[in-house]
Amino acid sequence: MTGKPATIKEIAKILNVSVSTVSRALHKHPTIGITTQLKVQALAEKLGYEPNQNAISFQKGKTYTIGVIIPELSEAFFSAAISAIEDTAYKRNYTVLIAQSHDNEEKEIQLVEKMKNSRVDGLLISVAKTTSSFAHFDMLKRFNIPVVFFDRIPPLKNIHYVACNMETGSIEAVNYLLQKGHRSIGLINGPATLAASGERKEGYIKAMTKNRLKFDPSLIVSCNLTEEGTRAALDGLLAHKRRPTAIVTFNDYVSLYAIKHARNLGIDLDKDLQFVSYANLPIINYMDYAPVASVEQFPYLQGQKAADILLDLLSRKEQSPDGVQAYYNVMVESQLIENKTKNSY
Amino acid sequence: MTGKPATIKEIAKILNVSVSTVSRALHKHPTIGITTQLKVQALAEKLGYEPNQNAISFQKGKTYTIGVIIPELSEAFFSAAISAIEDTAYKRNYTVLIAQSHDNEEKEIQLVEKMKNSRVDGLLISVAKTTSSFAHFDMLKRFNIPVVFFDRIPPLKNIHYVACNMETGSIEAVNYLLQKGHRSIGLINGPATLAASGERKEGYIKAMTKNRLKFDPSLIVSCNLTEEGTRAALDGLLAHKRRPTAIVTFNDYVSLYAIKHARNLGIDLDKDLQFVSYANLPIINYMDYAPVASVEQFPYLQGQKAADILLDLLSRKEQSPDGVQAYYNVMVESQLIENKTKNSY
DNA sequence: AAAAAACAGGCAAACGTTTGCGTGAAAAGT
DNA sequence: ACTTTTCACGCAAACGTTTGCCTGTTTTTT
Repeated sequence: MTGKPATIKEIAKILNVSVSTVSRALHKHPTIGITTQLKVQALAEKLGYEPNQNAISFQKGKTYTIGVIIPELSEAFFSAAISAIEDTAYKRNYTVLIAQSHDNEEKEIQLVEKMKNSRVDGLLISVAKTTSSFAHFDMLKRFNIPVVFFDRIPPLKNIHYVACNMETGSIEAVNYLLQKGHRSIGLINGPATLAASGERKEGYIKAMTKNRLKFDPSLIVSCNLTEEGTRAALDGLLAHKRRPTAIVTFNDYVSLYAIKHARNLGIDLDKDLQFVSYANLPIINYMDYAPVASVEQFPYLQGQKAADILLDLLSRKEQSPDGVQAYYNVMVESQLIENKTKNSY
Repeated sequence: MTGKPATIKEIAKILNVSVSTVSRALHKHPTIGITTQLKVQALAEKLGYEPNQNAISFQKGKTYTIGVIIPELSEAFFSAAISAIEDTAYKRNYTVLIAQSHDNEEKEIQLVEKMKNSRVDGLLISVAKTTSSFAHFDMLKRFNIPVVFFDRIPPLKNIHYVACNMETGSIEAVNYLLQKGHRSIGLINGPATLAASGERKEGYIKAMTKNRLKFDPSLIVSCNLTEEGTRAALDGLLAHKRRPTAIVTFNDYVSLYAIKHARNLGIDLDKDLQFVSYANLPIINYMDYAPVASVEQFPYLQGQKAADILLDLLSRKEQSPDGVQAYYNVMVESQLIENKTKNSY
């Protein structure tokens, strides 16, 4: 009841037993007599004793903490992922240390270092866009700290990761539009430097060729994901000789920008131009003019799987501290979700 | 380069000096000769020595970690707040341990306990909706762990908190509508059990009476924040003898539900009915029919201030470990933001 | 040249807990 | 009644670091 937490030592002193006895009694170690066990437990209860997790971590060299480094906490995708990570960590009695890199490589490196020094048991990382060197990850490997990458995966081999397979969703997206009768389908993609752009493009091409359609590269335009950039991209497509009647966009926001612009141009979004995009943000369910469908990437699921893998790795490590046997490479399939809620309840 | 991190001991052994010398050398303690300092630092560098933060925490009884407990990580408001918290903690060299209560009191209690046991230096909490007992916070006080509450504040005195003053925003909201010529203004509020509902109602009433308008309690209806609830609430208001031409809603989502319903009823949202709401979610900037304005609560700012206060408390504590002098009660003023982006760039 | 001060560094305890090993005493076996 | 087990517990080291105090050497002071 004072100011300082009770310790095992105090209990030992009061009960005139050794600290080891107290420790074992609290762990219900069979070698401690039942009477002493009860005495110890009773006193511990009375004093409000709670083990100093910090001391235990230090002693065991294990913190029961996993670190999470992501680009941006406030992005819907990541906050959903983190929510999942925290949930699954909690279930397995782990705590979560978070930090955001703000897509800055240098900060990411610092954070990895810091996490290593605070002795997290393992790490979950979605790497920064700009990250181009990967020595900081090697270091973790050297110190035998398991890492699971998610969503943004560095181009390394022998790593664990869970990512989303954009191809399925992309193909679904294009197929969906083809089924609806569209024959000229544009793609407003993101910057070519982003891996995500590559995936979208590949899916698009694959879907076109699979359907034995002539694939026209000039129907693919890049944009910098800003509103102005989107407008320019859309203008480009609209001026195309085979003016597209449907457009796939890099993400929901691009679709929204494009839609706004299209409406200002007087285009009928029910008949003349339809959009399909990526992310499936809740927002599009509230809008009158929105992409007709969007590719869901299941951030919660991804976070969950990544955390599961990491925790699995950690428990394996406890049992056999030798090296890794195999690498987890999990792909969660993206999926096209139709935007049903247009003006209906 | 091996598997285990280098320690101060190893450096000491190699250099044939004592560990204390190494420790002091690395801290550039003046009592260590410059030559040894350099020797030590050089070797430390070479071995890739990094202090074991865990051991330091244990030794010092200080973890340089703050805990954050919030209801739901994936809610935009909270993820923005956490982002701010992490940013300011990072700047002051603190790390952040997070956990979500999912608005469950029991879990919240467990989390507080867990955070205490892992010896976080301080805690930032937004309490769960259901929390009705506050013994777990008292415990923190007994153990001299500073707590700063934010956004959701428990009804206790002698606590630190930062919250958002809804009144200013509410008054602004109503005034805004009055200025636009509306004379019958409805309020679709949240459940009466929520403190947030009370604040909105008070602001509404205050604004009405300040403008010498007869305040009609029947223009205030509650809803459970679901889409159906919102429809019912709106129907109620529309059937009112003094049918409102403007409505203030509990949050943006309620506005969106109401707007959707109103449009299905064929109401002209430019002329006959206008909405103002709370939250100012980015989403409303993308919509064709959206609240004309929304009360911003500045989650990032709130998180930032809360973290600042906590870190301040912690540094004070280092200097004078005696009790608290004063309690921080910070109110950030909410502010009505007009929704400008309707179909314009 | 003797005394005092400044310098450089070592010793050891402390933080709280876990755990391998050792050891008396009681119980069981013969 | 004597040896062997079993039982119940204590001892002490270890985890890595910090820090108050002590000690030996050098420099300064007078």
